[in-house]
Amino acid sequence: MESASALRPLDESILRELPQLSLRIAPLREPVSSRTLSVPSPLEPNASGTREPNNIPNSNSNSGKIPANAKAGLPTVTEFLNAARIRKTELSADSQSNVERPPRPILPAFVNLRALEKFPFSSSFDDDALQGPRKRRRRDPQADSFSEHLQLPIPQAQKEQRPPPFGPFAILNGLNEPPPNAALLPPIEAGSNISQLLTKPSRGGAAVDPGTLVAAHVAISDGQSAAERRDTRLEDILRMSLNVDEDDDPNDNDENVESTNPMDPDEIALAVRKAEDPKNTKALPLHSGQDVPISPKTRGRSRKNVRKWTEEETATLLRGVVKCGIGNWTAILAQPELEFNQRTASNLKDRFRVLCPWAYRTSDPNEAAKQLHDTLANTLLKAKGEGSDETPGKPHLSHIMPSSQGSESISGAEGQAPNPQKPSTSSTVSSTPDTDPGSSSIPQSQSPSSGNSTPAPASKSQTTLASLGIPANVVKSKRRSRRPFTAVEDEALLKGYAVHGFQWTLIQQDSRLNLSHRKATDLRDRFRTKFPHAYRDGGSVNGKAFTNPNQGQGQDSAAGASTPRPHPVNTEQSPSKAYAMTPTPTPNSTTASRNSASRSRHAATPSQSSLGQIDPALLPPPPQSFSEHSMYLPPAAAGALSFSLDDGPGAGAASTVETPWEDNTLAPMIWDELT
DNA sequence: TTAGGGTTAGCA
DNA sequence: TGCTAACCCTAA
Repeated sequence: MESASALRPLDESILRELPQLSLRIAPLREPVSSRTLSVPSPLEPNASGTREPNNIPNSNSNSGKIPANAKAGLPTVTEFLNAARIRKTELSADSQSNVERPPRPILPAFVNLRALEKFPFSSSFDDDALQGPRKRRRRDPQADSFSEHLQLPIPQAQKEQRPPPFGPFAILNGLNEPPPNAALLPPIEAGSNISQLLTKPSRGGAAVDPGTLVAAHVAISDGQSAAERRDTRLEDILRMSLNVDEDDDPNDNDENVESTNPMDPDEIALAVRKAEDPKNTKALPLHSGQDVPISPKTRGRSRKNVRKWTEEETATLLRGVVKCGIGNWTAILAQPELEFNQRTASNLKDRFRVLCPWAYRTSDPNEAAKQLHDTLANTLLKAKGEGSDETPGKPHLSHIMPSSQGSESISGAEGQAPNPQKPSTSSTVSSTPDTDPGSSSIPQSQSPSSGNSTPAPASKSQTTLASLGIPANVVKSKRRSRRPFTAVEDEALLKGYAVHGFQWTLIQQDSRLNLSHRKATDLRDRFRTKFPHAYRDGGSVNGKAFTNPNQGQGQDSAAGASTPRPHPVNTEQSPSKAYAMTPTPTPNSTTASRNSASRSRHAATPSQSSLGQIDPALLPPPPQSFSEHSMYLPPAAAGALSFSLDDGPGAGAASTVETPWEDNTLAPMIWDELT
């Protein structure tokens, strides 16, 4: 109430300043971060780019309704908008385009000002809305094209044209402020297919309802021209390589959902990448008939370019391993004294794997080191032997086999090796039987290339190795062994994400998730890999950008709410399949219940059934995998989509709508009034 | 503590 | 050899 009274005078005062301020105060009533500027309101499809006065009436009932409410509650906004536009128009004919720009003060369609103002407590929303202008939070110059004309408060964190966040963040924002991004969800027409809406547009763009996502994204782009540009780009790309996608099974949205916003350059890149993906090409007639080069890298390379590893080079590699340790391939490459035939780190790795497969098999570091030494000794001896036999070999050998000094240097270098190895790993090794550097008695059979072959007996003295320039403490990279994520882990990760958002450490530490054996970064990486789009759209996680003040609670609910509970789905990618996140409660009832409320508040709120077109707006664009899940839901069921975690009969839309706002810290959006 | 990006393991 | 994903490093 207070805020309402406070607002009016404020707005009026602002209006009085209009002449001087021009449009600077436009955002007064736009609590939403800059994200809103770049994203169309789902409720007002035409919102961002061309919110012409005459458009408003044309918009659907929702879009029209909101302004109406706003006007009723706080006419100043509308008046201001009109005044601003008028003035702007009067000022310059040129400026008209500017006037039409998104920066225009926009009250998110989903925001019911009246409701907000009625709300007893001051929220962050209010703070943003009221204090924002006061604080002159317009320091961020990133307002692109229109920034030069309009000085709008734009959060620093906002990246231009950032795709709508999905998952926790969408909701997260909603907890403390109105959905930051109206375009979190495209407008949903009555009877529209929610699954389609929730599903990211296919690369072909066909999957997207022009009236929804595409239009929305186009609108959100800061400039129509930019959008068109990207659109053109996309079309080009699609024409080149993606057109076939349309031939894909319509039901097979797994891939399609991956690329979402056709307007998003990232998505374009992704589309390109996908187009080049051998997997895709298999299914693409486009490529099927062609002779092949699938990957760009592959394209430029021919079989004739294959560079076989010579003994010399192999020995050099081993020296590098000795010096830098197994696994530090780039470090080996970086060694000036080790010359390779234009090898890459990957090449070294692969070669070494062939040479010393055991190095990757054994779990015993000591054993690995031992075998490595044996192999090294054999290899070096062999190389030397060959070198002595073959004229050309000798010179190399001298290079390969360091002198005693060389060995010292090696040892020293090793000591300085970037990867300090566990003492245990560096075991001293057995040595090759024979011994002298000069002796090339090692049978060919012992050649390192026979990686599987048993290393030379332990009897080989260490002195031999030393004489060969092989330090006793060859170490294996401290790099942890790879542990592929299991379906269980993935599921836990998703749940953790739903609960904690991008707070990987929290996820990792959440005992209920049993992910403690992974590092936070591991989880992050996994999520990033598994849900690249989601990760991208999720925005900067940890809330630095999206997190609201009361992060804990906010994020929790946000996460739960926003994360459309992945429904069991068949994802094209195996891991995704495994996710099969059933609409079951999270492992921990605590979390589930805790999130339940928030989820119902936000996620469920959107339930189309009760809230009609508006609600979907709160449904964040699901991550691709989620989208996939959603695809299996009947449009009508979409409302329940996200809220599957809400176990219980009422999990559905209706019940969720009724969910109390008790712990809602956000300026409440009174949906009843919106509908 | 996370984001971003580089490196490396492992598979095809 | 290419590619993907797990792992790692480092700036913020």
